[in-house]
Amino acid sequence: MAVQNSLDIPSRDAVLDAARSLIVDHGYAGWSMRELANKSGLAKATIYHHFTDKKDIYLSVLEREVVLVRDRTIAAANSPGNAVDRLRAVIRTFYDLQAERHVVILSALREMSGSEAQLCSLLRRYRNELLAPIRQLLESGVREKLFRPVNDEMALVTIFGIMHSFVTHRLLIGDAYPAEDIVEHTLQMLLNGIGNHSPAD
Amino acid sequence: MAVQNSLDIPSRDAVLDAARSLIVDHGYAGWSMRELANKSGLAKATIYHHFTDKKDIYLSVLEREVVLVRDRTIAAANSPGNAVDRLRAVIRTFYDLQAERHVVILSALREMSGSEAQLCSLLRRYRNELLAPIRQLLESGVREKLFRPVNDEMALVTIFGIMHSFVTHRLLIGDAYPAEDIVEHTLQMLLNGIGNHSPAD
Amino acid sequence: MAVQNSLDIPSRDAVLDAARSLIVDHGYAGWSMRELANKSGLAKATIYHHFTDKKDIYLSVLEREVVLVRDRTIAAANSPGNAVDRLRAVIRTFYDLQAERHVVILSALREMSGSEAQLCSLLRRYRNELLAPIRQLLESGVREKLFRPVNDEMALVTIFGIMHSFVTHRLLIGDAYPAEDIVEHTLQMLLNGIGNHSPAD
Amino acid sequence: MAVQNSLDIPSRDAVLDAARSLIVDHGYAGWSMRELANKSGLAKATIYHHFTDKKDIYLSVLEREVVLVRDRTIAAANSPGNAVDRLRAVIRTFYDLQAERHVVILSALREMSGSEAQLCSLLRRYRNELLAPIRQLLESGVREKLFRPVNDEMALVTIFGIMHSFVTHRLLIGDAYPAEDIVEHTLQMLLNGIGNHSPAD
DNA sequence: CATGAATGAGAATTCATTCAT
DNA sequence: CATGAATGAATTCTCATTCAT
Repeated sequence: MAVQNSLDIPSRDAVLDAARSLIVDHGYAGWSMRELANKSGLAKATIYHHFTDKKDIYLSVLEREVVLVRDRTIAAANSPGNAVDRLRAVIRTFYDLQAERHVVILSALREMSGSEAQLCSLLRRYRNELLAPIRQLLESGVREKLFRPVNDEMALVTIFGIMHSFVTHRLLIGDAYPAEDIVEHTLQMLLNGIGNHSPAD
Repeated sequence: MAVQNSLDIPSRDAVLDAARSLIVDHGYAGWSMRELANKSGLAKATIYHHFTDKKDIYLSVLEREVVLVRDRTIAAANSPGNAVDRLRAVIRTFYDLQAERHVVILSALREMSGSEAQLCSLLRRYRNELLAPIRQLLESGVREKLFRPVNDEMALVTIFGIMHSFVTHRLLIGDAYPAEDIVEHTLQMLLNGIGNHSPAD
Repeated sequence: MAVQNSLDIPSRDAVLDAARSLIVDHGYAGWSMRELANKSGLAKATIYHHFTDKKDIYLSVLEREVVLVRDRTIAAANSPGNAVDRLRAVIRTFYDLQAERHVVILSALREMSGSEAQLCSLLRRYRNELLAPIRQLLESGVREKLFRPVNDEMALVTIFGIMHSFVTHRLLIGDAYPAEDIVEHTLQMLLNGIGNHSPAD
Repeated sequence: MAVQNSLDIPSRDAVLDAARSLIVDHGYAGWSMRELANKSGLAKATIYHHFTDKKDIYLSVLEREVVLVRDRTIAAANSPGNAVDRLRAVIRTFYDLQAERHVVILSALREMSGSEAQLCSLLRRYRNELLAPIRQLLESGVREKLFRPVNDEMALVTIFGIMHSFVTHRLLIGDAYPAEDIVEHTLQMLLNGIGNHSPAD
């Protein structure tokens, strides 16, 4: 039963890892502290040494996710290349994060139905922290004349929506297409939409 | 005492109505049969007279939603006007459905973690039944030279993603914009994307 | 590491004691976990800390009984005296066990209708573990010319049947006769039957 | 005595047949009115037209059994042949009844733990009604010098015990021996016991 | 006679959480 | 830090029974 301890508060992280996996699969209410104890390898009582209650665990998992998604998105938005290249990198990052089943945040929105102030503020922070780098990306794209000048909030919603939808679609359909193709398709949809922009005839 | 409506099974529908509202707010695991009994006005035992178990209720709610969304989408896709008008009608329909009734199907995907065959097949059916009218809409739009010829599956994913995202955004932000504006914005994003289509200079 | 000492868990034993008493009075289905909690002095949830479910409790009770009956039967079968004396001791032991503790195993047979593999194997083990000492007793009785050579399996069935019947009879009639008389009567029936063995005239 | 029932009420008999089968398999508490409704082909509410409650059904089943066992035992005890032949016929009857899984009465004894007056009086009646023909059989056997003069109550207990035990043994072991052999063995044990009756040496 | 609908009480089991060690 | 033991409240679901039709 000897668990190999790594560095850095290993028990706490083991709990968060196990909890993330449970939240990904079952949301907030769909898993129990017993399952978390089994999955994390710790006793239930031990978990309460590291977290005050179940909600604390939930929010801690989301918190970690926010930081991760934000950091990787910022990195992608600042990668080399022109605005389209960087947008592609952002989409790829987002797709990969979802594919690794990391991102849980958006689906958390419905579950606590607005009544949970902490969750709401976390989600708002998430949105704002992601808005900044993407806004910069959009602005520089406009300067490079690659993007039209659009309301950046609306654009963000669009980007997220398309990206999220392609990932959800993948969950339902499976890996029918390679990641590169999906990323490229997402990018094209995002850039051109479905309208016919050729000179009217 | 409620007047018994002899045409349908009023109790069954009362349960489904109450359950839909609970599922919208809390997903699958986040509500109890006790709450459902209170909300529906029936005794717990009576609910089990009409449904075999909680999962049966859940799937029955989703089933009803599928039918509703499909029918209203088909109606919108067949409304008068050109392809852009009809696309706008579809978006408006979808937006209204979400706003009024909080269509719940897509968020169901994650919750039961793919292990539930019945849920998966329901979702697949939902997708397929919606794909048909929208595919027709896209095809006629291409014939009318309003849309580019695009892969209809990808376009569907895009449309759903954008629509869904704007609705989710509304949940987070509130009714900052009137429905017409959001619908119009969704439509524009969908038609034109964010790219700059003006002649390069 | 917790020390696994089954004698050292008082709560577990309290549950088993209470459960035995309930099983004696009501069989398997005729008592509830609430009653068991009341009788054992523990909370329902605590019982589930020690046993996985109701069936686990049931089988654990039977298991303990098997061990007890086996050990006391072996002791009686090895008591001093000739084979008849030892047979009398076995009968007395069995009678006392039933009178004191209402041994429950045989009546368990019907209740789970053969569909319960664990119960069946437990009952088979019970039979086999008791068969051994009684077979030895019978064999030594034959050597002492006190018993006829009989099929030991049939004899065991006979012995058990008579003993069990006298005890059941006692439940119905009450303590009309002292234990010694019943034991002696059982013994005589077992030795001589009801046939007339005197020289025919 | 109102003799209104018992003939040609098919629903009532369907319930009793289904109930007997459930009682044989699960005792009193181990089956539900829902199962009984399914098994009998009637709706739950309909069952309550024929019986006042579950206990009424239970006692009615036992009542029918008492009559059946009594009648067939009396017939066997009055069959042609000498006392040993008739005893053999009684044993065979009892064995066959058990093998057909008809007899439920003895196992009912423990289940209601003496607190049920109606059940107790039923069981007492059962005993008494069976005691009479067997007592006559024993007395005639003594007159024929085939049986020793023994206390008939004790003999009855012995007979029942041995018979019951062989049947229980069959449930546990299966049909290892043909019925004739078991009946003969039971008879021999009952007549001669296991003692050595040859002239002492 | 027969039944679908209904229900309060109670079944087994699990919940998140606490606490002594 | 860690955990086995413990628990009140809640979970899903079933019980025997009633009643209007």
